[in-house]
Amino acid sequence: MAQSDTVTRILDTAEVLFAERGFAETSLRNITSKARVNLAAVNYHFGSKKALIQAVFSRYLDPFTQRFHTALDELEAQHEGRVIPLETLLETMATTVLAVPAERNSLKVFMRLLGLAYSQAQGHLRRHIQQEYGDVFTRFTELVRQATPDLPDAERFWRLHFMLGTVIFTLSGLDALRDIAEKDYHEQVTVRDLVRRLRPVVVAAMNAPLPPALEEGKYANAQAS
Amino acid sequence: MAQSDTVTRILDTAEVLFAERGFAETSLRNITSKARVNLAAVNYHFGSKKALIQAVFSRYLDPFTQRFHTALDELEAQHEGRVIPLETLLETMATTVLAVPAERNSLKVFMRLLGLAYSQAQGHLRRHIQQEYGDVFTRFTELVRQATPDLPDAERFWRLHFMLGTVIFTLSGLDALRDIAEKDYHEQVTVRDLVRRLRPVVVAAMNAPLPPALEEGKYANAQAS
Amino acid sequence: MAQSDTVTRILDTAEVLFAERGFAETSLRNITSKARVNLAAVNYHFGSKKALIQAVFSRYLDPFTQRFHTALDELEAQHEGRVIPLETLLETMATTVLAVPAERNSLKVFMRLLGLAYSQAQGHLRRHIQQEYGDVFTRFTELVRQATPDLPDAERFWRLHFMLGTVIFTLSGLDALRDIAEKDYHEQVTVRDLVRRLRPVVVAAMNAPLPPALEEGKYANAQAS
Amino acid sequence: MAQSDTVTRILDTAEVLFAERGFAETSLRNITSKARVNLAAVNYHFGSKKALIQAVFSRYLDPFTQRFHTALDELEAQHEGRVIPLETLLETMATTVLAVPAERNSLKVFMRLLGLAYSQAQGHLRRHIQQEYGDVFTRFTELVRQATPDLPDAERFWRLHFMLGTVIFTLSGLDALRDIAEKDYHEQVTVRDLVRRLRPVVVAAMNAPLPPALEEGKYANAQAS
DNA sequence: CATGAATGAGATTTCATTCAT
DNA sequence: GATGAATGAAATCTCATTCAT
Repeated sequence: MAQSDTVTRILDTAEVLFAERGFAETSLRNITSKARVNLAAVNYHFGSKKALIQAVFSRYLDPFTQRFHTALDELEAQHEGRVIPLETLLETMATTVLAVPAERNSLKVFMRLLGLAYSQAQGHLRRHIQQEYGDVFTRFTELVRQATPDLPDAERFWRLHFMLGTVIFTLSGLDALRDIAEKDYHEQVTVRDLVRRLRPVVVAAMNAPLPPALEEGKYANAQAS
Repeated sequence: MAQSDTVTRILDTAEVLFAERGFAETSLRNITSKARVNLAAVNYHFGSKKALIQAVFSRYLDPFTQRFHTALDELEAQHEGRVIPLETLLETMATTVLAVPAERNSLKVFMRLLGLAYSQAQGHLRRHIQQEYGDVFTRFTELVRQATPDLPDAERFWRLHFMLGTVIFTLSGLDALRDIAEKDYHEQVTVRDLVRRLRPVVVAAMNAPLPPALEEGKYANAQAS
Repeated sequence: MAQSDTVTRILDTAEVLFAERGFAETSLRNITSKARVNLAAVNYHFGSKKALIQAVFSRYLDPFTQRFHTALDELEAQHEGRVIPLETLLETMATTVLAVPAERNSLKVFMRLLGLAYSQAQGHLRRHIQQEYGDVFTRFTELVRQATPDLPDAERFWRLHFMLGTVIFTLSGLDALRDIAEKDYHEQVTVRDLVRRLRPVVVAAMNAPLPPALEEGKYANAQAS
Repeated sequence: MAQSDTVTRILDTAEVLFAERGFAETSLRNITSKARVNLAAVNYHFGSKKALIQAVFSRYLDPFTQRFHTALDELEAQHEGRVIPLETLLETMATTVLAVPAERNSLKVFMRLLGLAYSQAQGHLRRHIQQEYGDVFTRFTELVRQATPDLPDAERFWRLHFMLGTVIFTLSGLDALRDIAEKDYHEQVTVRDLVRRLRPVVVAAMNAPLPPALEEGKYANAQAS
């Protein structure tokens, strides 16, 4: 009880502050004082600030990974070896991402954290994530490959990352963008709203015509539709 | 000359370090020692670390803004009041973005900085950019509006940011992605390559079918195609 | 059993770490984690870090004191009131010192600890040793006095400490010196080797001619031979 | 002036506190508060605690090394290629050691520091000293070799270290020993006193008969007199 | 008998900034 | 116009010890 309480309070506070200000701008003092916990507790329970950062991510990514694997298992079972359509795959991923933090009403925090993981200079974090959670991403990528057999491998790689950028950038900067949108268009934007808007865009982007081929390494307008 | 030299050396060093590690993780000591400049020089010449950060951005954004205005002037002159096609607008923006840091071979740095501006907790920076460079973005947005008359305003707003995310995320994380791409697909990826790949994706995304309306009909302007 | 086990493991680990790094540089965490024992166990079993340090010494000094008293008893019995020669006394001490840690193959550790006791700022330790083990040293000193009747008391005092320094310094720094000796002279040096080398040196030092008296005749008992 | 003042105050305070309590037991806070200097000043001027420790040593060892080289130059000039007697060499060393801290009346501190350098776990310090000041010791050793041609090399090595132990142990523990000596023998012991007492002891030790050879004749160079 | 949790104190180090020159 | 010195604040982390169970 006592332990769980302290550890949980630290994690809850840390994820919010990290999401708000980033890792470097959030001191252990900020976290522990807001969590009303002894300053040394972070080091006692987690060992270091780096380990705390990783723990914050694991609390989201562990259940996500598990659910996503399960969801993909089900999909594969349903399709009995047939190719799973791209839209189904994207839908499944979106659903799983949304499901994880649903109970804690903290999708925004999760997305901010993901964005930070990419943009902030935390090599240890990127390594940790790649190492712990790379498998499920590889599995997903392979299914996408089967769903888009006409796309050259390199093109698919880049388009997936284009879309990753779209999603992470949008969702992690959600607050600022939402403010503007509300001011200018009088919209109350929810995350589900955004997902609804994202779906056709992502599908269209993945299915866009191929770019003109390169001409002997340089650029020509020959097109390989 | 001597002063200009010091200032330039500081800016050159700062932009590289900021791009590599972010703002908080880069200390003035890092900058001044790498630039072989006195520690107090930053505060002497720029007043504060915040002002230095803004100066780094201004060095890119001032010429960009100027060129972009000029380019849009020319476009409008050419089309004599007729609507400028979306692809022309995007092409012009891409060209201008690429032109600015061309001489310094530092597009990657520029993009990293833009990414940081969005993702890091530097309120002062976001305010500074909005205030100084909001005009040209507003002008561009208006031209895009004319080029996509069927797109609801809110939808256009979000799709522009989706694409902004794609571009910034991709170009700012260029090095890491490039490494993977080269390893997996034996491609030598150049920035121009990426732009070539981005063009059809962005166009397709902007022209994607509208999302289905929300059930409750809450938002009048979200209309099915 | 369980308790004895824990206590022994702590002592075994502590003496090694203390000898390697000194007292202040060895934390209770170091000790308990290496001994795979609960962090609180040291305070539980010994009360404090200081008490642990003293316990480490007692484990060596208690049996040493006992054996040395016994050995001196035997010597006195053999000599039936006659003076015991200096070399016999030294030999007996050396034998006893070597005997104590023999079973644990840790003479080096013992000597390092003795050296630390003198050189590190552990007032409590020096007081503890003096108080607990001063008697046997006093007894030995008195026998040495009888064996060297021509030596002024002060001179004897200093020379005994000179030799104490020789022995402790050499044996406590044994590892480093042994490395050098092996590298430069291709010798495999054992402790018994060193004792063999020490014997004639110590005897010669104790029997060295007296130093010249101070000019002012300050000290009557310091007389040239 | 200002700089020299702060740096000097730090060094003066640090050497006293280090000598009294050892390195680990002396915190930078102790030093800076006693020196009435800002806490950050140590890191500003020296970079780290380790560097401060080394600086404290250098302040003694640099002039010592210089003077000792000069003194040996003079000795060699006087003897015009002839062997310099052992006692002259020892006398010269003693004189030089005494001369260095004379002006600062801090021989005791110097000796304590030397003792600490050997006994405390400061690998960096031992490396620093060996690297910076090894040369002069090598030169001295070579002269001692010429002065004691009958001594096997290994024997000379060990005897030199025996004597080093004597000197360092005695002089570094001077305070405690002096207290006892004064109490028991009503002597006012000065450092020069001790040197006077040490001289015949060291000479006798160096000239002691060789130890008996090892039974197995393992070491050819350990030869009975 | 033993331990996991917790804590207050204090360690070293780094920071952006200021100031006298 | 520029800089070396200095500094107050705050960073992370480690420490020996205590306490409830």
